[in-house]
Amino acid sequence: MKNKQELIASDLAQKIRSKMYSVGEFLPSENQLTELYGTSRETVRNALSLLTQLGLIQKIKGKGSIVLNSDRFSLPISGIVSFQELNEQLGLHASTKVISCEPISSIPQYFIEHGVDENTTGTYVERLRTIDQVPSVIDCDYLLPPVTGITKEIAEHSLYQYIEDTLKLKIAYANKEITVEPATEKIKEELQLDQPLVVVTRSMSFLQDTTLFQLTESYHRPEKFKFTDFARRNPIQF
Amino acid sequence: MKNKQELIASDLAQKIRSKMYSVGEFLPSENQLTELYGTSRETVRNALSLLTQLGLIQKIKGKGSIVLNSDRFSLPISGIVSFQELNEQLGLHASTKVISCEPISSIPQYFIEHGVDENTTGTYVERLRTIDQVPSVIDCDYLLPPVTGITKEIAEHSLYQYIEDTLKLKIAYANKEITVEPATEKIKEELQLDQPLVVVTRSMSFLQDTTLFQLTESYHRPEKFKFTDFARRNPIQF
DNA sequence: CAGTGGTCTAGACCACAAT
DNA sequence: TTGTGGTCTAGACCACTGG
Repeated sequence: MKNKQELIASDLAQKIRSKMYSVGEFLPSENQLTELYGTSRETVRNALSLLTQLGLIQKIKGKGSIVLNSDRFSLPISGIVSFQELNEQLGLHASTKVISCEPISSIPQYFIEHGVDENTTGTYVERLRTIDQVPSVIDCDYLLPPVTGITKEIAEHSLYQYIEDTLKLKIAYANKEITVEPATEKIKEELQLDQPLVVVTRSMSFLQDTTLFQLTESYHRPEKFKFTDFARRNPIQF
Repeated sequence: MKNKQELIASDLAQKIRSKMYSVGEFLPSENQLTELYGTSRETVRNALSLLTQLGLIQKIKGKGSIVLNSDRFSLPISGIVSFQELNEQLGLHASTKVISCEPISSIPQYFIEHGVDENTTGTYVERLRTIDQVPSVIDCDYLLPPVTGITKEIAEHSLYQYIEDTLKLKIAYANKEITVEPATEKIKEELQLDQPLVVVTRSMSFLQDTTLFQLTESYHRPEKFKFTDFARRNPIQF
């Protein structure tokens, strides 16, 4: 967090969160913000663009930038956000139990079908997330080099913090998929399911240089699963 | 589709789709694109920014803009895209049967809990989507003014095309939620389900002036449900 | 009409990658 | 060192909103 546009965006986001700017109100105009922050209009516009992508504001031509009703502060799970980050943001009564933390022996068929080399090496981390005393999610992560040096302690805390703060790697983007599938016996047991279906999310995450660094397979107890998303209509079609 | 940045973005997107620029290759540099399109660098950068948000490219400092592996062309369902648009893009063997097209009598509790007036008026449209002869999705839409004049014919074809092309309204953004719930008897029957769970997606869609114009509740046959998403890590935290 | 955001330009300097 | 994208500036004109 160092350049001007991110500083401005963070400052505005904080002021929105703290209700200094409330839902339905307009932010100061771009010209006013330009003076407030002592910068150029384009820089202010870049900052507002970040807030727009996050779904915090909507810009209306001829009027201004209006603060949107973000239930998103209370129940977000879209974007690339780690379980630990969500946990902190939402104040969940959640705990993490590390079940495995060992070298990868093999990777799931799904990822092979999506172009990942079946002999990929790295670290396998399996964790059980318990929310309000209910076993709710099993996260199976395959961390690939350059993500190395993972210990059980790191896996208990936050992989993303380790990757970004300690390894100084820049997480950029991910492809995700959500399906509903019959649970295996192992999953049924670990989640103590009383019916046959489980929600499965699979994702492939990449660094800014497009290096694949993480494969994730998560199994969610259906009645505990909720995915929320903010999406914008894209102006370009193909 | 009229301003320069969208023209450039569309042109590049088309060239990526047609493999003129292949996955893993770099686009021409920003300076080259500036000359190619006879415009300024900032305009080119705005165009590339659109492609970046779509997940078509990744920009790497010091190197260039690389074309990403977009399975997204083959199985996209994120963003705000209508069933009809998906159908056309993917060439699905899908059909739509309009079950209802009438004034709204009441709206689901979920939307009331999310701040929608329970006495809202408008048009209720219920449609059954059949894919490969299997009844797969029930879409229940509540269209609010200024979206009026909906007929069964429009509902059979494309609501979004009607809203954007005929009514000239600008669709901006939506909040979506995905959960898994016990199916009601009515849903079980209409989707011919042989087990008790159904995937439910609920969304509230807005115009550029932040007017709420559409509520949607969709029920998906679990084994036919697949949600795919491209997400970027956001630089700002709160 | 004045004020807003949307688009576009022409430049500048920086950090980074490759040679 | 050269070329790349990242950041930032100062200005211009447009389209839209409101009084």
